[in-house]
Parts: sequence; C-alpha cells; structure tokens
Amino acid sequence: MVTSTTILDRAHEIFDAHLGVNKLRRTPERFAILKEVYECDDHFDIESLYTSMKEKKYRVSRATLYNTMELLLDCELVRKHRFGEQQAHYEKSLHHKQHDHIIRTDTGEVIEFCDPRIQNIKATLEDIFDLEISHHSLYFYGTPRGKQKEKV
Amino acid sequence: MVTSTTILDRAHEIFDAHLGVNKLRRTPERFAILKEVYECDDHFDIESLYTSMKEKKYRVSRATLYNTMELLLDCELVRKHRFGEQQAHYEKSLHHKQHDHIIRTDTGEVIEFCDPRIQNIKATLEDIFDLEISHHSLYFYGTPRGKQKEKV
DNA sequence: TTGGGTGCAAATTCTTTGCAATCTC
DNA sequence: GAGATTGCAAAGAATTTGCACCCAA
Repeated sequence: MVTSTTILDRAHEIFDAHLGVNKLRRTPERFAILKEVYECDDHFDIESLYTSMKEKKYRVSRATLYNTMELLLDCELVRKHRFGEQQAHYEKSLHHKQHDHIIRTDTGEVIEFCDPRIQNIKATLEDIFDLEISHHSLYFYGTPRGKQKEKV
Repeated sequence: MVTSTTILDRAHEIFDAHLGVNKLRRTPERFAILKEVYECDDHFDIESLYTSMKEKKYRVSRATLYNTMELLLDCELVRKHRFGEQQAHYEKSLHHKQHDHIIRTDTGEVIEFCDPRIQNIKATLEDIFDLEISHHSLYFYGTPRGKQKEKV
C-alpha cells in the first residue's frame, strides 16, 4: 500500500490555488463539481453533469454549474468543445495528454488522437503572423471505410 | 470585353443541380440567398444575412435562411463554423481555397491560413483508424506577441 | 393540382441574469 | 457582518417547429 497523489488531488490543488489567487470563495459546490468532473472519463455536457450530480444526491443549480465551468476553464482544468451541435461539451484536461478528436458522423462517437505535427503548424503560424497562440481546436469528421453515408 | 463565368454562376449551377437531383424546388428565395451568400466575402451569421437581405428589400424569413443554409451545406457551397460563441457562422466555400482559421482572442478578428500538413494528418488518421474523413475544423486562438491578456 | 416551401409566431434548447437567501472569509 | 455565491425562476439568444397559405413542377 502506498500513499499516492491522484489526479483529482492535483486538480484540487490547482483549483484551490486559483480560487485563492483570485480571491474567490472555496464553496463546497465548487469542489463537488470539480470532483464530479474529474470522476467522469468522458466528454459531458452541463445537463448530464447536472443529472449525474443530482442522482448522487448532490444538488447544484445549473447556474452554478455554468459558473464553475468558467472557473475551471480559466485555470485550464477543463476544456470546452463544440462538436457542432448546440450544446457545449466539456472534458477534464489535467494530466490528460494533449489530444484532438475525430467525430464519427454516423454515430457521434468521439475518437481521440494525438499528432505532433499540429504543434509544428502552430509554431509556423506563430512565426508567420507574429502571434502567441494559446490554444486550438481541431476536429476531423468521418465514418469507417465502406460505411459512408449514401446520400444522393 | 470577355464573357466569363463567375464563381456565383458556378455555385448557381451546382446548387441548381443539387436541387434537381434531390427533387427540391427551385424557389426564388433559395437563389436569392445563394446570391447574397456569394456576394459576401466575409464570415457571416444568420442574423446579419437576414438584415442585409432585408436592407436590399429582399425579405426572407429566418426559417428559410436556416433551411437554405442546410441545403447549401449539403452541396458544400458553404461551410459552417462555431468559433466558440453560441451562434453559428458561415462562409461561402466554392473555389475558396481550403483553409483554416486563427481567431484573435482579443478582437475576435479572423485570420485565414493554409497549411498542407493538415492533409497529411488527415491521411495518417484515415490509415490508422480505417476511416473516410469527410471534413475537419481547425481553429487556433491567439493574440499578437507582446499583447497577451494579463490575467491573474 | 398537389405536395414541397414560405413566413410567421410559438415552442424548444441552451445559457445567462436578477434577486433574495445563504454562506465564506 | 459584508459581500461573494447559490438556487430559482425568469429572461435571452439561437434555432426549430407547426401550420395556413402559396407556388413550382
């Protein structure tokens, strides 16, 4: 048996520090939400987060969820996505290797991948346009071979 | 003086064919919208399209705009974006060299760029995951050097 | 003529806001 | 205690839908 620091612990520290530095309050809701987010291994939206917390008898309002997600975005503990639908999706991002996504257009399934060439492109762009690029979003959309939509 | 085929002409042909093949009606609204879209050199949203058509005395309902954009997306005459806000943005896409975008996080300004390595990444992914990738969306977010946000 | 398309307004969906009550600091 | 934060419900913004009327085929 070993004592170990989990990713949630680490996230908790970062969040705690962020709250401290920005003089924000350490409310139980905020930490409960962080925990829920970090216990989820998938992408999720506000509604499903709301539901799963409610099921676990931890009731927070949607307003608080939206608020807290903003804080978590600020300290980069979560990432926000718009896969194309209306609603935003989120995923935890700490110690989660930088990656991008492929969205299956037939099922909506999300595949993660990692390609170093994206960093090269980023570096090139920073040089060409004299920019500081903070982040990016990249999605490829497709279907398994031999299973493309047979649209007219 | 020469007779030439404009991009709008070509788009018109493609749209016309698409409507024909799918047994959809060639209504004046649809062509008016196509024209408006192709006369716009920027990215736009439904609301601004609605307004600019209204100003030109061509009144179409928002519902028709949304409908028609779907058709134009189907035949790839426009591309749809979600730069991060709620509302979707569109841009004409015919004869518009494949490109991606950099969004300035300070001003919202959109810079277009083109990098062939993206096609390489796409090809790699298709091989690895045995997929047929139909399209992608890539955005880099950043600010000019020496002008980053000074957030705590 | 006839079913697809249009406009309008109402309905939905997702997110934000206002405000009284509550809880950190 | 003071002021930030919460929950709730109402407001907003973007998009979709229902339906009577209209028009392209």
